[in-house]
Amino acid sequence: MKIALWNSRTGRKEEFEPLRPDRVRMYVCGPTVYDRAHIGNARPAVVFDLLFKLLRHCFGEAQVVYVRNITDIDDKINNRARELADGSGDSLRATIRRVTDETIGWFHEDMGALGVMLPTHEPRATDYVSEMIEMIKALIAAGHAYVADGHVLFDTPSYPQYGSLSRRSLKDMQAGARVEVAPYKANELDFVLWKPSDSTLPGWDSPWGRGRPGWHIECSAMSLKLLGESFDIHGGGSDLLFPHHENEAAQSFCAHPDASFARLWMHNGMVRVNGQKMSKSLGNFLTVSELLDRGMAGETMRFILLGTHYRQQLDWTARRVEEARSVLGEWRRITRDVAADDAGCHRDVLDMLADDLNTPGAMSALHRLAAQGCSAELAASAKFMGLLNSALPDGLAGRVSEILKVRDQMRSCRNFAVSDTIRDSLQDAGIVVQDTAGRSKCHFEPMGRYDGQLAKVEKVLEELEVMAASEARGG
RNA sequence: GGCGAGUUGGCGGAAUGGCUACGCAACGGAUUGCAAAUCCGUACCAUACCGGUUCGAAUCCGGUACUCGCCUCCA
Repeated sequence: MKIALWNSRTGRKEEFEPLRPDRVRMYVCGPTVYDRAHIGNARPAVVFDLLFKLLRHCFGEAQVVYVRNITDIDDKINNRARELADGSGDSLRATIRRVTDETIGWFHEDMGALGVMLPTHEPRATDYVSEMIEMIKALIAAGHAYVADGHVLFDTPSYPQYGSLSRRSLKDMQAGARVEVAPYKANELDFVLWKPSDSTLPGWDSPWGRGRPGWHIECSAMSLKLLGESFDIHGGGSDLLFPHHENEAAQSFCAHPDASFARLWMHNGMVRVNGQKMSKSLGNFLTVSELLDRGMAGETMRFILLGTHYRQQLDWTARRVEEARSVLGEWRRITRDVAADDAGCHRDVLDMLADDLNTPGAMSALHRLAAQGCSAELAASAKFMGLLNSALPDGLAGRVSEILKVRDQMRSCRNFAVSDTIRDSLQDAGIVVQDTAGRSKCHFEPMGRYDGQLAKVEKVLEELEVMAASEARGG
């Protein structure tokens, strides 16, 4: 099956063909770990997770290498750790490690709730500092970088193609520059490869003194080590195109002039809230964790994120949440009696995904399967897209069926007051009961965290037992 | 100011020249102990605007308006 992907480097949709037929290599910029991931951070994770799944399907699971890095060297992390370290008595170094480890744990938890698989490799920048130093040395030796005032800077004029990835000219960028240029820069667009650390900040020994790497070189070094000089796909949010990806590409091309670095660049659009980009600095963000706490299922978020084409901006609204919930509830009802593994992903869904991840089109195909009553295909295809996957607490299904048995008895002796109460209580626990001709059926509504669901169900069961006991005594 | 993306019914959102998908929401009826689901029906009579090419345009070309993103840390 052929996959077409939009290449933001060329501005065209291109047929995807890996550089090596036996190996598909993809690098995506991952989180900077200092805080909870918001729904905007989740978008690339979900989008490229779906691409990962599609590539694995097309090229074989073992052939696809997906690297999503973890940026754990960053001044935002240092600042956050400093706030926490003050007064705690811990060293800054220990606090940084604690913050980054904890945030990585949160990230995995939240992405897991969204049905995001772990990538093949998840390198931490702190484990690749020596590779970064090597690359910086090579760039200096090749005349693409210079040392100034304890910093090492990339010399943008030494790379005439600078700007070609984001397709903008140096002149335009200079005209629009809004930021004060550091005095040690020879040219205003030059960017930091290495910067000095004072004794309080984390630092590594280098030929230029104790310091830490700039953000852009982290990705260049990690992709080089894990994927090689040339690889197939580089992804990330559209806000990273400039300067992050432009700089990354410049460094890597200059360090390895004979290689192609990333052939295909993919950028997802931004998530907006009330017409504004969701971002930490604007403070208008919704974290995945917070939404889970409020009872929103991870798959509901995933559904919304995939409901708009990845290159488009996406508006996060209450209305879309309602729609997602309603559709997923419906699909759960339709697929409640089928095993998803019986069928593969439907061809129509795959065709849509293979066309530059046309997820809205794929959703339509899912709706068509639902309308045609192809429940097994719907279950399998939805599962392929990472939907209808939520695991239920152990023992829940058994207890629910016990309750429904009692409820059916109540209904058959027309004790509707009790049977309606049971239905309401179950609904409250995320279990939707529907009465068909003979007996009732139920499906599980997607919920945020399932904590407490089992407890609620057990409470219903308990109340029924108490009631039965008192009736037995009374009778 | 530069660069880029976009504007399709109440909402979301496909479709790159051939009767404008699909979903959500709404309304009426059947059905139901009540709900839900299902079935039947209704309505919203949608391609930002102006011009061009064409037998035929949401789609191609030119222009206008508006929205958003990037140019600064950002997914």
